[in-house]
Amino acid sequence: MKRYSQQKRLLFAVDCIIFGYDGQELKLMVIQRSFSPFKGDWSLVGGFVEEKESAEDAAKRILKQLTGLDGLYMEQLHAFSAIDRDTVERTISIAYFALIDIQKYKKQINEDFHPAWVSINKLPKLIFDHTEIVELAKKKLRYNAALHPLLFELLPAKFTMPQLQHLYQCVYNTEFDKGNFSRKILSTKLLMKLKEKDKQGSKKGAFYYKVDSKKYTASFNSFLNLVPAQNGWKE
Amino acid sequence: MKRYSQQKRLLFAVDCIIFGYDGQELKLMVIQRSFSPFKGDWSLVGGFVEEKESAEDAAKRILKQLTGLDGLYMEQLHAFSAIDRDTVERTISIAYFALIDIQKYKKQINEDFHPAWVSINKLPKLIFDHTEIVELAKKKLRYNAALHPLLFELLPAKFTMPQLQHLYQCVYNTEFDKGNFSRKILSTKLLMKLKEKDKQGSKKGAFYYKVDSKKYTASFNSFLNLVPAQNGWKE
DNA sequence: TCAAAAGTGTTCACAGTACACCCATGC
DNA sequence: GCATGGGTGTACTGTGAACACTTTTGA
Repeated sequence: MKRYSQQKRLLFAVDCIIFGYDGQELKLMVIQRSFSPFKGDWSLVGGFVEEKESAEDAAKRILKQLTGLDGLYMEQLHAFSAIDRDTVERTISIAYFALIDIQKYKKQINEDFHPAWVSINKLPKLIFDHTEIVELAKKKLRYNAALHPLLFELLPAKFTMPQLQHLYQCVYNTEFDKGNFSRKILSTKLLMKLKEKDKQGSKKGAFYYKVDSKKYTASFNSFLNLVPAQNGWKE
Repeated sequence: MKRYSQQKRLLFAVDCIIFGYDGQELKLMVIQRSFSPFKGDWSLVGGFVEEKESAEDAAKRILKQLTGLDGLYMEQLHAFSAIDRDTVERTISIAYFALIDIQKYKKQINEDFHPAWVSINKLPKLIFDHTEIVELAKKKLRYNAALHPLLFELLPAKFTMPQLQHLYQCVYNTEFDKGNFSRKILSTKLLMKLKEKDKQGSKKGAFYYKVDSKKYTASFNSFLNLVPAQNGWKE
C-alpha cells in the first residue's frame, strides 16, 4: 500500500465558514488573499494544521486570530480531499463552521488577512472548491438550526422577538407568522423575558429576551422541529 | 507556519463503520488485525488513502474489497485528527459509515482481513479511538434515521412491516405500536406492497413490501419526523 | 387621532397516540 | 377451536397554521 507522506507531499489544512448577522442579512466572512498564488482573490478563512495541534485546535486558533474571540460556536462540517481540489498542491482540508455575533467582532490588526463580511446571497467567486464548501455549510446551517437552538449564537446577548424572527426568515428565506413564531420559540422555555424594551424598531417597542444558558445547554438536543424542515423553504 | 508534511510525516487514513442487521440485532463489522502492531486486537475496517484517490474513493475501495459489494449507502461521519489518536504514528482518519444488507454480504477471500460481525450492544475493546468513533456513528445513525429513510438499506429488497418495525426498535431501543408504526411508514408513500407473504414469522403471514426507488431518492429529505426524535428513546 | 408594529386570542384541521377489535392460519 | 401474530378502526389529544383582534406609542 502506498501510504501518504511516504511518497508524496500532502498538505493538511482547515477552512472556516464564519457566519454573522448584522440585523439585516446573513453574512459570510471571506478574506482577500494578500499573497501568491491567487493574490487578490477571495477565499474562506483558513490555514495549515501545525504539528502539535488537531484540526479542531487549528480552527480555533484561526478563529481567535481573526476575530479576537474565544468560545465561538463551532462544529465540524466536512472533510474535503478530492485530489485536485487545490490546484497548486494536494491539500486536504477539514471545514468548520462558526457562528458569531457580528457586533462583538472587532477587526484584528492582522495584516495576513484582509477580511470582509459579504452577504450570503451575493457571494464573490471564491478560490478552489470554497464555493461548494459554503453551499454545504448553508445547507447544514439550515438543517441544524431547524433542529437545534443554534441561531441565538448570531445575536447579541439581548434581542427581541421580531429580531429573532427576522434572522430566521433570513436563514430560511421565508416568512413566519409572528404569533406562531413567538409561541413556538417561547414553548421551548429557553428564553427569559427581560423588563427592558427595545424602542429602535417600533413605536410600541419590543421586549428584550435573553437565552437561559442553563436550560440552553440542557435542551440543545430537544429543540427539534422548530422549522418544519424542508417544507415551505425556498432555496 | 509549519505546514504538515514539510517537517514531519503524516499518515492519511479512512475508517469504515459498517452496520448490518441480521433480523435480530444491529451488528457492526470489525476486523481482527493479522499484522503488527496490535496483532490480534479488534479494530474498525480501514486503510490508508492512496495518492491518486480521495478519501471517499478509498472508503469505497475498502468497502468493496471487504464486502464484494458496490453502491452501498455511505456517508462521511467525521474527521479525527487528535495528535495522539494513533499511538504509533500521527494519523488523521476520515470516518465513513455504511449500511449493508447482511444477507448480501459474502465473506471475501481476503487474508488481510479477518472480519466478524459483532452485536452493537456487546462491542469488544477496539484499538485507538475506534470505540469513540463507533459511539459517534451510533448517534448519527439514530439521528439521521429519525429524519430520513435510511434503515431500508439494512434490509433485503423484500421485507415485511413487522421486520421493519423490529429493526427500528433495535436501533432506537424502544417499542412502537404496530398500527401507528405501519401507518406512519406507509404515509410516506415510499413503499410498495407486494402480493407475496412471508410465512416464516407467523401463521397468518405478513405481506412483503419493497422500496419504491423512484420516490425513495426524491423524498429522502422529506421523511422527517418518523421517530419523534429524542423523545422516548433509551440510550 | 391615526399609522405601525408588538403582542394575544380563537378557530380549525390534522397528526400522533393509545388501545380495542378483527383476520388468517397452523396446530 | 384456539392461540398467535398480522392488520384495521376509532376515539382522544395536542400541535401547528391562519388570521382577527387588542395594545402601545410616536408623529
